[in-house]
Amino acid sequence: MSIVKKILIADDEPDILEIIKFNLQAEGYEVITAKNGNEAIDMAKQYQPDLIILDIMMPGKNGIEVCDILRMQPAFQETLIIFLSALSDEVTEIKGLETGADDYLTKPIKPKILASKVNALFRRLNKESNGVLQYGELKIDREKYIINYQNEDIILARKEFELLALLASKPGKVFLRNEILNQVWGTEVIVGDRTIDVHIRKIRQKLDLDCITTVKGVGYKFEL
Amino acid sequence: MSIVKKILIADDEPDILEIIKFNLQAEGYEVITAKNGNEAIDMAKQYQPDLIILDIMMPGKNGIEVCDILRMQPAFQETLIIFLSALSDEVTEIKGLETGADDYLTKPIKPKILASKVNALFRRLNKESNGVLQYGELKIDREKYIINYQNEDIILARKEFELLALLASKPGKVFLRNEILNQVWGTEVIVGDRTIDVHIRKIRQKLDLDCITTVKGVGYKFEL
DNA sequence: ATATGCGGTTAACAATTTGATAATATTAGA
DNA sequence: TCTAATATTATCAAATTGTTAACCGCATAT
Repeated sequence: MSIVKKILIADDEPDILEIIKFNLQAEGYEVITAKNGNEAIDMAKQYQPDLIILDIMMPGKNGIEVCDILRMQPAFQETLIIFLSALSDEVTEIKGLETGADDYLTKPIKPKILASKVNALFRRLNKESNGVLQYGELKIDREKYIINYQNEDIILARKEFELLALLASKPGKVFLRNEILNQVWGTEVIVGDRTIDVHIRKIRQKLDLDCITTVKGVGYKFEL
Repeated sequence: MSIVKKILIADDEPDILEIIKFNLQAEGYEVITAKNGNEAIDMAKQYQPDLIILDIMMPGKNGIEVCDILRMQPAFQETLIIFLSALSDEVTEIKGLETGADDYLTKPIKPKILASKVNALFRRLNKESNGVLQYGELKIDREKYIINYQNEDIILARKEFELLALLASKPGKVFLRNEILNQVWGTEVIVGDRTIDVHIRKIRQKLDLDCITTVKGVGYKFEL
């Protein structure tokens, strides 16, 4: 998932589209829009958004149909989906949620509240606890930039630290080299092939602890 | 997380407590209740619920205070929290969501909708932790790139892993050699006839488990 | 101003692993 | 039985990663 989250909004009312777009952009999201159901599906496939906001009533395919279609494809099984609806019909709302949506908002939309809900959903999805990670005798303090192992502080350089902190943020998960580059170096910077390896090497050396495993052809993972 | 999800409800109105409790139990959840903020904190610590539903206005500590206190503790950083409120005050709602709640519902509560929202939250939570396929004693963890059989980790090379993961994604389905080539090798790459066989062979060898069946003249399928 | 050290990157090469192939054996099914 | 399809095995080239040393830029100390 990209660092700047992409949101796709689909609604046939241009005014609503604009209001929502404006407010979400103000929150720092990248916003793309669609005017109807079919367009929404096309845009979704093209841009792979992190969140899709679907109006229920749209010409062509309605929101629930769009949700159904997208959810059937592996690429959109994890994508966040929020429904918007003019009708506060209980049955429709329940049906919407059971179709696989993550939330259901009734119009009139209050932009600030929508933004809060969007933030809440992304917060939950990232579940990045910004504090101290601790695994056994190893402590990683992401605020103070300090590693502590067996009660000894270990100094890592910034890139080394960020790399370790990233891997340790989800123990066991294999991070692809691409993911690592995006998260630690950013999408703009381009560095050579061996850069990651060299940093990994330094971490392994300084920590003198076998906690980073290579998964050849895939990436690296942290585990004790 | 336990298989039966535990939900803690905190509200000072006994009627509401009962209605919600009844409906969530009907959905198969285990429900515990608290009559005020302090009780909610105690119960949360004691029972470690998966979801906490907090009324905002309660005697003693109000819902937002409770949420704040719980969120400060590591044990409750991941716990789902929903606020209930009689006031549909926009400012309070935004504040509630930013305190770290996952949803905010205004009274009057519609029990069915609450249940749907609860289901949606748990559905989302499960999706996240699940890149894992499990069949009996065999686990295939796509995120960790690990096969686990009878509590032993088995390391497969990338192609082997992807091949097994593909077959196991639809147990019983026979995958044509062509399908396999397209999914695992991609449409560009062209490899010889025996390549798939050799990989299948290696998987069978490493797993020491008869889970891949040859369908002569057609393809391969996964089944236990 | 000059020297020193650190962080970050790269290049070059070594070490390792993977994946494809060829050659041969075996099997399932007509 | 006979044949096409698959299994098996060893081998080798290619891909990937590990390791080391060198380089550059920057900050800080001399």
